[in-house]
Amino acid sequence: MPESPNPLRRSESSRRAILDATLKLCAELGYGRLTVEAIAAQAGVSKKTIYRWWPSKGAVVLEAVDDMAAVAAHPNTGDLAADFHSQLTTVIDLLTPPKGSAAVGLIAEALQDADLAHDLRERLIRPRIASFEERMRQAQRDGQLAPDADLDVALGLIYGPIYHRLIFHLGMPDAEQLRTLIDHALRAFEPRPPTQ
Amino acid sequence: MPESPNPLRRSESSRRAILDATLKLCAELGYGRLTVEAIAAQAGVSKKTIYRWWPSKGAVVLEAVDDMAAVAAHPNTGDLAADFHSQLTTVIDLLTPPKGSAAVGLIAEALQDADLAHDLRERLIRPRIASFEERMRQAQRDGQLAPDADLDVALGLIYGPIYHRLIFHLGMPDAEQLRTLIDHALRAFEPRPPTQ
Amino acid sequence: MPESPNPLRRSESSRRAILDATLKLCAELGYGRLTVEAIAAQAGVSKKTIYRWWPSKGAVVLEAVDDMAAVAAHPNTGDLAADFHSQLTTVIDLLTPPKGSAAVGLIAEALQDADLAHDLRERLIRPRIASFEERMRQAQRDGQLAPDADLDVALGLIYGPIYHRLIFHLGMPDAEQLRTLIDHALRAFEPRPPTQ
Amino acid sequence: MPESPNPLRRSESSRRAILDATLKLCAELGYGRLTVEAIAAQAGVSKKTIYRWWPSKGAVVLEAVDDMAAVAAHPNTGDLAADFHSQLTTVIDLLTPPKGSAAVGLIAEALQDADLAHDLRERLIRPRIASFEERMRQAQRDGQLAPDADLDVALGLIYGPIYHRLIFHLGMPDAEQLRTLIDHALRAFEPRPPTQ
DNA sequence: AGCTAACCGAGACGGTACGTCCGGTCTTTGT
DNA sequence: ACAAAGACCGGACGTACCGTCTCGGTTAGCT
Repeated sequence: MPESPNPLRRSESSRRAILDATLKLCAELGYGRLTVEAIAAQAGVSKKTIYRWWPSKGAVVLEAVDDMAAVAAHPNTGDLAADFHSQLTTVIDLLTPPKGSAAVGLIAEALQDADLAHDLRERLIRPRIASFEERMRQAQRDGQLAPDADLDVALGLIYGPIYHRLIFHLGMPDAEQLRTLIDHALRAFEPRPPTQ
Repeated sequence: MPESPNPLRRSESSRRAILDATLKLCAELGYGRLTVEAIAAQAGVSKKTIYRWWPSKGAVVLEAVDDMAAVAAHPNTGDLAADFHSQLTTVIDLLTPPKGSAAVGLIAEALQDADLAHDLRERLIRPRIASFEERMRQAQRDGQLAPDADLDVALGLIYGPIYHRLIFHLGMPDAEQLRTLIDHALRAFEPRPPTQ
Repeated sequence: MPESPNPLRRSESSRRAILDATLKLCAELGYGRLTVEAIAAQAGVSKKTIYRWWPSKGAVVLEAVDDMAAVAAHPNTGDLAADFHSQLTTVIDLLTPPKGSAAVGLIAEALQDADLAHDLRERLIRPRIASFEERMRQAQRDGQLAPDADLDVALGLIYGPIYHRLIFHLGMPDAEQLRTLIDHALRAFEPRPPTQ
Repeated sequence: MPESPNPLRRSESSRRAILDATLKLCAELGYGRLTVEAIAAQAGVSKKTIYRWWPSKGAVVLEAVDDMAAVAAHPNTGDLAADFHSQLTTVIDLLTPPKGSAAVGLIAEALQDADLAHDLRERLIRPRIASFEERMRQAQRDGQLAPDADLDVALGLIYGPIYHRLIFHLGMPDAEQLRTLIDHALRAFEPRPPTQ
């Protein structure tokens, strides 16, 4: 997010007010009905100040969401399936209304806006993928996972089903279904005895 | 899609012109810059006529996409992995610009519009899921798949990774990566010798 | 005032509401604080509708003033000086607050906007000059004025002092001063006995 | 023009830069498109510095114009009509683009801003009226003018026509027309033999 | 000669209005 | 009688300036 004006002189209080107003209104109205005007009014800030620091509504929401959901590292209790279960439960919560309004709106917007998509990937997703991979490598060291498991593929198998259901409105899995999903996904990466 | 006016008196030529204009403009401008006004102008039709038969831009695009992409049954050559490879290649093409513009836009819009989401699922997705399940049951009969395989889970494992990559702009897999994805997904459903 | 959209389909009620709102707000706020937004809000009209038919705030005010002050022909009682006195009294009233707000604002704006200046001259001023000249020619026929009097010059001598005072805020003349002004101006055009 | 800050510490170089930038930009853009921001940028000065010393754009332009056009006394060659002709030629030049941009803009602004109007009258106009009256009294002493001529009326008759034409965009007089105007105006004040 | 108050540049800020775009509704007109 | 054409209200857009307000840094003039 390149900033032409001098970031040193930026008003932190305005920034906070904007991000807070954004999350509040997004929860109230939904991402689609959220407007830059409403954010400015709610935050007691001029529209110019928003446009000075962010290129679009999506960018503001991205920062607000990022700001809210600081990177929560994947838990590591030693039980890989249980750890994913709790991690995915958190993710599903973030994608479910009312809290999900911001994140889902962001995903929708990024599908249509390449710049926002770039920022979404680099600022929100990459760090979480890194956290995922770290946990997976730990599992490999623990012998719970094949040492040559392809982590890119694993990422898709574990998280993909959630987003597939989100996208086509097939309903989020309940705890039991989630367990089944994880079991199946991990099955593809079980350590195997050397095939003779 | 409830239609208040008498559908019998509907002008088929207007309908065709609208759907054709929609696809043309969507490819040219992208879904986001597509407007109802532009569709009306391009189709030589009054805006009123569009709003008479469709509730929103998304509904028009949905019908246009549905109209274009008739349900193609999953291929059945006897080689399950190869069949999915060709099927998924088609799906990826439909999600990749320029052709992907309409479908991806539709997905984005549906994330924010419950009515459109409903129609998208029921008109576009359900029949394709049915086709998927049919192919899977065939594979079960062929002994390539565990007879008790959970097809809902399988759907997520096979299609999920594609949409996960779409959503977070992680890049569509090439042919080789696609093969690896399918192999891993199917591995979870291999018929197993009865565990003693 | 060229109108691109089809004037036949124009809503007369909107036009009236806009012109009425313009005069009302201009009297209340003064021309300078009058805004297109406020006119639209007061008239219950979309800003687009204003911009569809007028190029600028000034053009709206011009039409409103023109609409209000239909051409009042110069009175003709037979007494030229008295007729001018009553005519100029009317003009001075139109240039004095609160009623004068619109006209003076218009004059100020036209000084900076060539297009508006053109319309102001052609639509408001020219017909009134014509009326002036008609009255003067009558006076010539009546022998109250030199038959070769230059009417352009007379126009400036009679009306100029008023606007000179307006422009430099020297105060409008009272009835007595006005009489003196007119007497002096007309003195330059008295019929003269052939100088021997 | 009340100045709260200490005028002794005022930076003369900033003042000069501001007035120079004002005249330059006013000629380039016209008074209407001139902005305080642009003046500040062009002068390499902070907006604050402008607002510290002047209450408005108009006040800056007034000072710039005043600064430029020092009061030139009415010429006195002995030929009253010729003297006015040369004086009015200068005035007309000051009211004609490009040079006229500042003065005309100032007049326009003052029509809407009472404070500016006050300053315009007192700083620019009054001294010039005084100069006019001085020349007129000289003419009275010379016997070219009725000794009881009303100089207020004379001022209006001589200068009014110019401003009347300016205001309604009737075109500035050429040299010949100007001569005619002056002749007619002065005719009202010719010394007359005592009417019997 | 050093201190300190002020003016200075820079420019971010809350605002207001701009003129445009498009959504969705309603009206007119011609066939 | 219908549907094209398109005017209409509404509301958000992103921009331009306004006039105010910190900031450090410099500078002038009084200790």
